[in-house]
Order: sequence, then structure tokens, then C-alpha cells
Amino acid sequence: MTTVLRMTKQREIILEALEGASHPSAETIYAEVRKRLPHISLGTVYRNLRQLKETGDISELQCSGEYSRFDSNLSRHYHVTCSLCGMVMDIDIDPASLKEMEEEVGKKTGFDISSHCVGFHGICQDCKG
Amino acid sequence: MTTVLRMTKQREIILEALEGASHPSAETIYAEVRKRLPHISLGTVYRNLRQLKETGDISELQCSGEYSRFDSNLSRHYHVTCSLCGMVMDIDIDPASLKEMEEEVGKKTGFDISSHCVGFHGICQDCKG
DNA sequence: GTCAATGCAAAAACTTTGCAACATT
DNA sequence: AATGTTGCAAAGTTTTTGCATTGAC
Repeated sequence: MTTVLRMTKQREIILEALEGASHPSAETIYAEVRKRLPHISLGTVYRNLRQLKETGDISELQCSGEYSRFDSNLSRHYHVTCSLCGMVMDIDIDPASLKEMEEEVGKKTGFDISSHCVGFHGICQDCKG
Repeated sequence: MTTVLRMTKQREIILEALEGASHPSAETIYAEVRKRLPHISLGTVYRNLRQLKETGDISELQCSGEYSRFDSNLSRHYHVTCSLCGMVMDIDIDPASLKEMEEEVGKKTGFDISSHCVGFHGICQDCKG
């Protein structure tokens, strides 16, 4: 019995916030959504993010710092995070060699590899100045 | 003015716990150290782990799950984490292609890349059975 | 003796959850 | 009408911190 998600005002606006921002954190989404729904609760934001992640409508970044960041871009791609300001930028690199590595790792360790996460860290152009 | 770390009984035993365990979490280290120092506090464990990390005596894993895990092996290497039992295993893969990627990422994004993190996730042999 | 380190407890930071009221289907 | 969803507040988890006391040098 699959549970059907209902399209509530809250969910709708959370999704719009996801699409309008770059890799926002839950807190950032909360702040954004509150401009249009002042009474929404942080709990609702977290619940929705988890559900949308489970249904595969959004993804959660890994290797991007201390707390969760979310992404409405579902294609396989990687990220750089600025160690100073926390800014996250998409990287256009070919996942092929990582895919190869997955296979190699599976063979070497006996694990059934289901995913990998890669993240780069450094200082962004703005923070260099 | 560099602060000199003092070798306390606590620090010594924490380091031994680090070396005797495989990628332990703070909580695991706490449990282990408490066998020999029953009155040590969790705060002391966290403080020491942070200090040892800062002095470069140990490293903190990334991409290894929800909470921090530590490593007394300082050489550059990567990890697989079991999604079921949380077990972490070292992987013997060549970091060369990742190093190349770092350069490519720097060029493409304008970031000064200082590090990258890579982690693989899957099901370990024990959990498959 | 000096000052880093400890134990303890309180708090911070992020996230989850219980529950009655409410809204979508 | 049925049940998924919300707001609120309380609580859970992991990690940090303030402070008086202790201990390494």
C-alpha cells in the first residue's frame, strides 16, 4: 500500500523554494517559505524534505558541510563547497571514472556498492578577494 | 604563541583507543576509554578529538554517515561504509585520478581547491548473509 | 606556581516526533 | 468521510562550552 502524497500549499511552496535557490539548507528553505506562509513550522519543512527525498523528487547533498543541503536537480553531478562562505556550486565533470571506481571497490572489498559521494572543498572566487 | 599540549592520562588512552579500533565514533571511543578511566567525560573525549585533529595527529572521516568517525591512519586513503551496520573499511585505490579531478575542478569553477572527499556506500559481506 | 586539561552539567545546533486540529482527496 | 498533513512544542542526537577544580610541566 503506497501512500499518496497530497499537494498541500506548504509542499508546493517548499518545492518552489527548492527550485529558486541554489542548494539551500532546511533553514534557508524555511526562511524563504515563511515569506509566503508566515505560520509554517520548521517541522513541516523537515518532514516535507524527507518525504520528497524518499519519493525521489529532490536529493540531499553529501560532503557539503556540517548540515544538510538539498537539490532539485536530480541528474548525477558533483559539487564544490566554499570553506569560508559555504557556497555550493555544481561541477560539470564526467561521472564515468567514478563509476569505474565503484566497480573496482566492490571487487576489492566484497561490498555491494550502491552509491558513492564526492565533494570538493576550497575557497570560492568571491572569498579570495 | 603556540599552546603546548600536555600528555594527560586521558589523552594517552584516547589515542590508544583510536589505534585499537577501526574508524571509531566519539561515542565508541568514549565507551572504550571508560573501561580504563570510568570517570572520563564525553566532553573530554570530544575536546581531545578536536585538538588531535587540529594538530594533525588524527583525521576525521567524511562521507561516512550521520556522525563523525576518526582515524589514526593519516595516509591518504578512502573508505566504504556499510549502510546497514555502519562498518567502515579502508579501500586501496589510487588517489591519482582524484588529484587530476581536483585540478580540473579548480580550473572550471575558479575555486582554490584544498581538498576532496570521496566515500562509497553499500552492503558489507556480513550483512549480505 | 602557571596555565592547560578535566569533570560535570548546561546549552547549542540540527533534526525528529507526538498529538490534536485541519485540509486534501 | 477518510486519512494525509499541519503547527506547535517537546524531545532526540551529536557536539560544544562555561566554570571551578585538578594536574602536567
